[in-house]
Amino acid sequence: MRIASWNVNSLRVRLPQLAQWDAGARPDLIALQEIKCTDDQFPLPELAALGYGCAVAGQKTYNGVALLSRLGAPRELVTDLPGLADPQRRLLAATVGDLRVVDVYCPNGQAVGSDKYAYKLAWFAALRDFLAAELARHARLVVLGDFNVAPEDRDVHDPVAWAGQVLCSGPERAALQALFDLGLSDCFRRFDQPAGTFSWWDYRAAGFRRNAGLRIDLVLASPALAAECRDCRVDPGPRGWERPSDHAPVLADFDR
DNA sequence: ATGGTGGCAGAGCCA
Repeated sequence: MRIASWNVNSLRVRLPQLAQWDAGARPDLIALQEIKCTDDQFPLPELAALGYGCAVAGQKTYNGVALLSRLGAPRELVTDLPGLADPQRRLLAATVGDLRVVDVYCPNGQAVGSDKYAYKLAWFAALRDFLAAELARHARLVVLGDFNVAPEDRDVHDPVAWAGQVLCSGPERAALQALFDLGLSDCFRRFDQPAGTFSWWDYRAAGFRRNAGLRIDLVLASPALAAECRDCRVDPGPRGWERPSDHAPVLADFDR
């Protein structure tokens, strides 16, 4: 089984890139973030033609997440974090076969100390509690998406410049660590990886050309699922294509 | 370089 995550920064704009990438990578399941469309704008026929059954949590203009499955239609959908009244569509949990999938587009946080930063930390706290309950019910669970946190300094192109900044600050890393403390592991770090592997590069200042990036797109697995993980990598290819997303897709392969 | 680029929507927000 191959699982992928990709922040596409507008699905309607990126549909050609998604189709091209899908033809080569052939994942069984894709978690998309920042689809930036409503449910009725979602390109369901085009994705069905690629062989995907879909679940969508859409929103006008901002955010929005979706799951694409070649393993049967996603079922038992959850789109709201318990205890958090939030109109923003950033979460989509679903069951595919005997796998529980949680697709997340975690808040960016804008700047340390801002209102959006406080919202980010509150969102992570609600996510932690939700995942604790999900883990109690599902042995094989994957949480994947754009976490908007670089876990460690080695996930940052210039750790000195980014020290304490949003996406790298101590409270954000602690919020991510709280997910790891549930027993979830970062599949990427279960394998030897090249230094300077990132998943997001700013459109500005030629970030990709300089490899001035961060690794903020993650695949986290429960203990039983992590034991089945055989590889995890970033595919930077699509980031170099015409009219790219600012994120690259992340892939993980499992025994079954 | 306190900028830069990109998406949405049609000016400013968000990233």
